[in-house]
Amino acid sequence: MSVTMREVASVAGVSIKTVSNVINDYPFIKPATRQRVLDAIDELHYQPNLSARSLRLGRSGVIGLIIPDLRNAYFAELADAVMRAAALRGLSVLIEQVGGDRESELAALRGPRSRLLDGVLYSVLALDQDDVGVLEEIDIPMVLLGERIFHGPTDHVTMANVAGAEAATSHLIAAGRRRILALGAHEGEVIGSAGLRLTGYRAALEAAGIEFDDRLVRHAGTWHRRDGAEAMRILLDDGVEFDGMFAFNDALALGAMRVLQEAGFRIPRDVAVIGFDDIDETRYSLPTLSTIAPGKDEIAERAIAMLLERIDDPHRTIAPREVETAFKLVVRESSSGKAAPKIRRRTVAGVRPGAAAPAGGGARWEP
Amino acid sequence: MSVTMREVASVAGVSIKTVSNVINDYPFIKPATRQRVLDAIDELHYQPNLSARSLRLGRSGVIGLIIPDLRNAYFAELADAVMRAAALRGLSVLIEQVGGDRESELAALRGPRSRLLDGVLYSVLALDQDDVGVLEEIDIPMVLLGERIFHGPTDHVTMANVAGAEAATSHLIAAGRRRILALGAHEGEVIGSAGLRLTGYRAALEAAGIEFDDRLVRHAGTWHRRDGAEAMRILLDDGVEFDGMFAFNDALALGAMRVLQEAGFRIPRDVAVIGFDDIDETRYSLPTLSTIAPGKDEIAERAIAMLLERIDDPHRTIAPREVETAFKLVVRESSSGKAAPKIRRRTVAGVRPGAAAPAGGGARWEP
DNA sequence: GTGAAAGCGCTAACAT
DNA sequence: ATGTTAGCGCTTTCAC
Repeated sequence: MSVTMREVASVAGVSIKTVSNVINDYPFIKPATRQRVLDAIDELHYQPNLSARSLRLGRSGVIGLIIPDLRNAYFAELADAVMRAAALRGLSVLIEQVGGDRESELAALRGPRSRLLDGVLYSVLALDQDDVGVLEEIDIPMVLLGERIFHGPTDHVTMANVAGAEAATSHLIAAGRRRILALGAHEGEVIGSAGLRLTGYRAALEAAGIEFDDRLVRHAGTWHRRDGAEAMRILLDDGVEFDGMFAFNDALALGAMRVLQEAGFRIPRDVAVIGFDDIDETRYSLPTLSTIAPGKDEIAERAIAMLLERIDDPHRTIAPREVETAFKLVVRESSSGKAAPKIRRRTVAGVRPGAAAPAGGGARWEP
Repeated sequence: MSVTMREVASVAGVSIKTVSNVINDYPFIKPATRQRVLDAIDELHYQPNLSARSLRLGRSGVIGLIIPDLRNAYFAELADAVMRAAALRGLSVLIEQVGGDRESELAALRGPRSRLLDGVLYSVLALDQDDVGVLEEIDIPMVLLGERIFHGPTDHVTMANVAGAEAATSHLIAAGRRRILALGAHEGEVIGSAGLRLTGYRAALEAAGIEFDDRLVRHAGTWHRRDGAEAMRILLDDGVEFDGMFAFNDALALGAMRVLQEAGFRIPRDVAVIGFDDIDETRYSLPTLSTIAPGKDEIAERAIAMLLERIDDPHRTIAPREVETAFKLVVRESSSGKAAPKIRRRTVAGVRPGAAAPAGGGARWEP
């Protein structure tokens, strides 16, 4: 069935060791011998059996990436970045989708599958700080991603959530907005993307001397488009006034924008909007969406580099490291002075950063 | 370093074979013995070494998925569907991104990596019908996806491109459109998504007695949002009139719609639009995008099932099979009579399916 | 420079 | 119902 080194050796008239040497670029082989081996490999279409090699070496060249859901553009783009960074180092990536529930995440971590993997990049979503103990039991090289667990037993790469959220909110404030929604909060969460981004939001308000109004904080359990749309529908029913929106991710922003526009609001004239993640779609939505770019490539790059260091450190001597990658504020139409095409810009007179919200200047349903 | 069966056996006071039996659910073990083994496994955090098992069994439980690009929502959603279908059967999926160029696709197929995989799902993009010979040399169980290669040496799952494209075009015609763009064509391609969808487009025109106008066929090398946007910019510069658009995938449609709306066209009033793929975003764009849903879940399900049959057929006795999955026409705002929110609908009087295009009824830039 | 042989951790005959 | 053992295909000492 499958060609082995033994057959290659016999065809080339050498020993199995020589074949192995050729394959592994061992330098001291007579060119003629090497050529004979290469010819035999070609002739037989020989391909090394990676299971055998990996059994022998204790390395498979495969790392795992545990993420909640590929249909979520952020994770698809993250996976893409991870695979590119891995490919540069000759690694393959086995993706495990876990759908964001505890049981699946635990199963993925402990599952026998991981015994084929040299290491794991684990984008934590369901576990949290209290589960650090669970992670300690996992004795495979691992790097954590995301913002659910800090100071865990291993390396952690995260984006600058608080600072990014603060920048996003400040940007809206600088554009004269005062009643700014925070969309995507999670009840009672402190750590975690939602908690941290809310913290950044509050910090920006405080810095600008704007009073926090909890009616402007809207919850959304998951962060898909439909959740943003739904939250916005409820919000509009509530009749709360607002003139800006910081959505905790781009999908929420896009879903909410959709409902907002359906209801007759103009973006950015009536409501300035900014998201978080910088997914590709934000460049082509109508209007294009301002956002915080978390540096996915840098996250992937750093995470892979650190994971490799751990893999190369069999005695586990490396102490846990925390890395926070740089973010960029990306201003697009949804929040810029320049109004979206076909929508005439209305200058909001007399509004300066730090000034009180103009009475009645907020968003209203205009049927 | 890593715990082996031998250690478990010694702790449990049994032989290594018994441990293996327990792990593999061999039925005839004394409950007490089984429990002792399970306790030992727990205590030592034993996890079977999959490389060893896979070397022994000749099976790894891992299949490969070769796709061009995860950032492309269609492929991300396909990958998601494949991973779900695979998980149901206890398989893991190793994704290999190949970026759509020949060399990478060939490398991925021939690469030593594939010697770890039980089989491969290969979404063909760069190779074509002339490369069938190459595929014959690959002796790993394989199922082809996509529409670049038909009647290859192995199974093939494809969507109903021609029929789907014809349904999409007919739908626009039924809505009274006569000058319908075909966006995303590839120069001279006959087979391949672009070629097949163009064929369907032409068939629909012909069935409705509408003359084919090659100025309405617009090329786009790749099918990302930016390509749709760019093609539309060029098109608008050309001054060609049109009142409908069938984009060969959703991303092209969304990119083009964006430019169209920037230029002052109303969708669907001035231009009715339909895409292809039914990516999630089409449910939330403004307006929501009509499309052809190719049944990704069915594609994934069928492909995995066929791949497994091949894996279970070591003597390669299964003849190549061709499967075409069913599509669904999904009508949303971009092409329905009901105009997008806030845009008053203008009834196009006197237009019936099959009638000639009303003079001057086409799209124009309205500044 | 090349060959012979041991062994990575597991499963499956076969034996008991 | 459980133990013994060979061997999957590879790399790697250790000889020669």
